Amino acid sequence: MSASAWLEQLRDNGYRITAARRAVVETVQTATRALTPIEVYGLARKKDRALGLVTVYRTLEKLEELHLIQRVHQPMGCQAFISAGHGHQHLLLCQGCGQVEFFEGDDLDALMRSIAKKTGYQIKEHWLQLFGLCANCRA
Amino acid sequence: MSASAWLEQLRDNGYRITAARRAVVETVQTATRALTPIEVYGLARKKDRALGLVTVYRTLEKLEELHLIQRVHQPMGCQAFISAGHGHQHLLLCQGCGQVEFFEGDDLDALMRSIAKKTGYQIKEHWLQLFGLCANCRA
DNA sequence: TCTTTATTGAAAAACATTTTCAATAATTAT
DNA sequence: ATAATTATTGAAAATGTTTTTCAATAAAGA
Repeated sequence: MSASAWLEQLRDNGYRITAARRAVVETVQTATRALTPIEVYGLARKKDRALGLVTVYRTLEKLEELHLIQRVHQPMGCQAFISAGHGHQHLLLCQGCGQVEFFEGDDLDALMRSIAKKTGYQIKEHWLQLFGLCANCRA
Repeated sequence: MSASAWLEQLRDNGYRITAARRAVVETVQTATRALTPIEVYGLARKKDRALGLVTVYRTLEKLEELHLIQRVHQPMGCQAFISAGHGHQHLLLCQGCGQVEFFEGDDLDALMRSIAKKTGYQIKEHWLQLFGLCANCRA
């Protein structure tokens, strides 16, 4: 999808097209790595000198709302902790009560190998988190 | 593992056992949901009134280093963005250059169903991120 | 018990994010 | 085209989080 398609999406959802939004959209749309708000600010200001950081935050908010961008989670990025499971385990979180459960996920090895083959990556780590409702919160 | 086993681990790694650490360890070790530093602070202060928030940060740091706790990622918790892929896709990140790739991972459906059955959870969402080295950065 | 040295909490500093607000610019109606 | 309406803007202030600094304290070893 092109930058102008993103701008159309914004307009179609009742948002106005401005120089600031153009600069942010052009920056984020073409990026091949995840960018933080401050990085977007730094890059987008090359296109619109007057751009403010606040506008970057606000524009990213709207782009996420329209599913044009998505969050990327950094290993050290989230500050919430739970006592660790034994060995390599994955997390299952209840969206109702916050309860955390662990489960084994060694079924993933085959997937890893296939991805490695397809993409040429050497895969070092993986992360899997599931979200849902525990038996209690479903009732 | 018990709170005293965690304290032993700390001592065995050259750290001292203090009232502050005891309070933090007892709080985190028994938690069944992910806690932020401020939440730990609030709870642990019931056990040690004099506890400071800084010490909570420092203790969590050590517990993570010893793999006694692990991070839990919250949906809105990380501030880094990439233009979204089409449909439901997963991320593969290069630890060398930061490059992001997407891949399909519908092979997960079977795993989801099996986890749902085992745990009694109704699974709503899932998240998979892989980390590794891209073909370029391997060379 | 004494000595050494890691650990502490408070305060300050550094950073990141959100809110407020008057000025401005994009769209809509005329 | 132009005027009227109203979303959007950037700056500043406010808020919140995390890190650093430092002198006082307390844990562990002699």
